[in-house]
Amino acid sequence: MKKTGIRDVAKASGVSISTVSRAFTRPDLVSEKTRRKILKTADSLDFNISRSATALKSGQTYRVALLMNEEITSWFNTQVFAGIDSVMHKAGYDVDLFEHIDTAKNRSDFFTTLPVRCNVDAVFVASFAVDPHEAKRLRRIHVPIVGINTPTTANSDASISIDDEQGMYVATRHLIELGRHNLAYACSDPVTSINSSIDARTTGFVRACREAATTRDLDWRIVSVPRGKAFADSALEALLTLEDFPDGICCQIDMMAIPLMIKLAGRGHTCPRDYSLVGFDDSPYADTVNLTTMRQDPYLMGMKAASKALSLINGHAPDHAHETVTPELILRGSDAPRETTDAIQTDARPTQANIITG
Amino acid sequence: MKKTGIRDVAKASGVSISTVSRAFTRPDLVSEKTRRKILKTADSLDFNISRSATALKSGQTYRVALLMNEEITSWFNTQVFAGIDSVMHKAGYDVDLFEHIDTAKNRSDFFTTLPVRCNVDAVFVASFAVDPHEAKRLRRIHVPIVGINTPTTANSDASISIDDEQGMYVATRHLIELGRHNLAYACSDPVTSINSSIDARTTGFVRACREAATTRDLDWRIVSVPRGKAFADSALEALLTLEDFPDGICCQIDMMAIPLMIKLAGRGHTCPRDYSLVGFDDSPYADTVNLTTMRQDPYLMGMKAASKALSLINGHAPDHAHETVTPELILRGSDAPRETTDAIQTDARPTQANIITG
DNA sequence: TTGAAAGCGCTACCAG
DNA sequence: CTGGTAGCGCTTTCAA
Repeated sequence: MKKTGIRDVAKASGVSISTVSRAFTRPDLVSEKTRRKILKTADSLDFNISRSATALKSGQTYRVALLMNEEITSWFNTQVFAGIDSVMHKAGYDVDLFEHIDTAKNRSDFFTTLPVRCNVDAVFVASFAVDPHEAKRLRRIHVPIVGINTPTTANSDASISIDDEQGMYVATRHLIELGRHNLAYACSDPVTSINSSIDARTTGFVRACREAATTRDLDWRIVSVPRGKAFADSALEALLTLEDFPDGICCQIDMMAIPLMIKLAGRGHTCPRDYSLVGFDDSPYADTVNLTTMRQDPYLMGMKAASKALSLINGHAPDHAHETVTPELILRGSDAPRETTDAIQTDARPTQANIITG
Repeated sequence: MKKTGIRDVAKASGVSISTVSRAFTRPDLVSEKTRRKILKTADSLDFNISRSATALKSGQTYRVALLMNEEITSWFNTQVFAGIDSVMHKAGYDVDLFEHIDTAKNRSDFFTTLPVRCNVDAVFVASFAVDPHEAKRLRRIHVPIVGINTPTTANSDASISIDDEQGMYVATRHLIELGRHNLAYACSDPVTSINSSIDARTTGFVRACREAATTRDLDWRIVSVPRGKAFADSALEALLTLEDFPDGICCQIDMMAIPLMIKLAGRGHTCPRDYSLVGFDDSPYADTVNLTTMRQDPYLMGMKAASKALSLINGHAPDHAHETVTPELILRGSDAPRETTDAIQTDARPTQANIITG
């Protein structure tokens, strides 16, 4: 059984294929009556315009690539993807995912093979640096590059990035202003091959500490642990090993802060009673555990990146090609001034519920 | 500046376009030498085969659709998507996401518009029931349908589902065997328009309770709360409202269990001292909070669903068209026999870490 | 407002 | 092993 094609519809509605085509893509050029008949016939024949043919004819691919370090399943990457997809999908584009452009091998595979060339209308790069040589290679395929949290603005046509350095600076300042004077920064070892934007957070921490240390007593240290499933446990042990347990901890990401908060409590260090804790991301469960954190909105960043890409594809320069957003300090319950010793309050709200008893 | 096409490459390497084409797609049909020259030329010209043209020619679309209730950003949906994408992407397919096929409106928009018809080679349906009428409509477009956690097997050509009913039955039995006799099941109100597979878990809980209640004293109840951001808080309040606080709580999902565990502790109910708790999913932080839970692996389910789809697309029936997987009880620390009153132990492992002091 | 026809870039059949 | 060529389904210009 052959699939219905545009000419079947044309025949069945007694018009030419040009008219059928127009009925779908330029409704205004077809008389109301004809158009209605065509649409009805098409529907009953289960016909739809072929995207491949349209794409081929148009010279566009209606496809974009999203390059990510690590997996899509991390909170940040999922949000970015969902944000991009929400606008690109609506605009008629598919988004092709390329994960793990992080190891030297995958990276070189990708950039020498360049599977995307001639097959995408734009490429998004999330959370890592494209090196100039790679950028040039990408650029040669005449496709706009838009960066999301790329460490530099240099190798893309547009970008949107969170100010990681400043964000962690603010978080650290917050702890310092609370009177904390023995700080630790818990983070994962940087991936040397990738220059992830997240590493700028360390710089922010260090800057705040150095600055404060000039005018008052301040101890601080960086606790950097190997990546991997047990990274939070590693940090936990490392912190417990310190001769003086810190009275303030900044975490590179909430996924570090949350396990730390929970497990430190099990080891006798309760926050904010014994120390103040601040995270970064405002990712899932940050509110549940009442974590004070720097909020960023990667979904929105994805959407904005997609808009920029769309502009670029259509030949206009985007309004703000390179945009920086500032994360916001969300004050919850994991931080407290030096004196306070309150336990964390979980916020309880009124509720409605069905109770079914057996 | 015109884009390089297959004929530029043909000309530049002194062969015909057929040969160029074959060099890419049927390397074995081209002499080693010729092929190498072509590939080199193509590379230097930044040429690549056009997927749109290939698709058009082949009659396939090299695109599949993934229909989801709710957002892709939930843990389950992300995992499924990532699993599907990992195999489909490798096989040369794009996956198109259609989120929120859950409200009556979105649903009818989708199924009357059917934006996918003629434009995908397969459709995946995740976590909700396609009704027979919709299935027929989908089927008419001659595209295999593969279900993931669909409540029934009837409206798909292949499927892979977790046994939600049995899973929750096992979880509940576990609590009963521990000697718990006052059980609560915490869940979200079902979405009436959607018949999500997750609702079968309730049935499993009820079955275990009814069964046990015939031979011994057992109180049980279902605490069902409205969906939405505050669902765990609603459940919390509802539980605290009960005249006798339960000594065993089953949660529909870990995202219910985890906040409950944390917030109940803040309200004086510590698990497993005061009650036993079991979740469902083994999603992020379940291990961190030491939650006993039923594990499922949606990433793997996605991969398997994708393999089935690939078989179907290529005309072979998949090995097991309809597959059911059984979730696995992961014993951690949130459950205990009636007597025990130990506090939760977080597991601490040895570690290596760099300590950098400022 | 509609129709005829060229051609997007590729693949596959058929010849050589 | 290689080349010529028809045609996949659509859009678009040009004519009517």
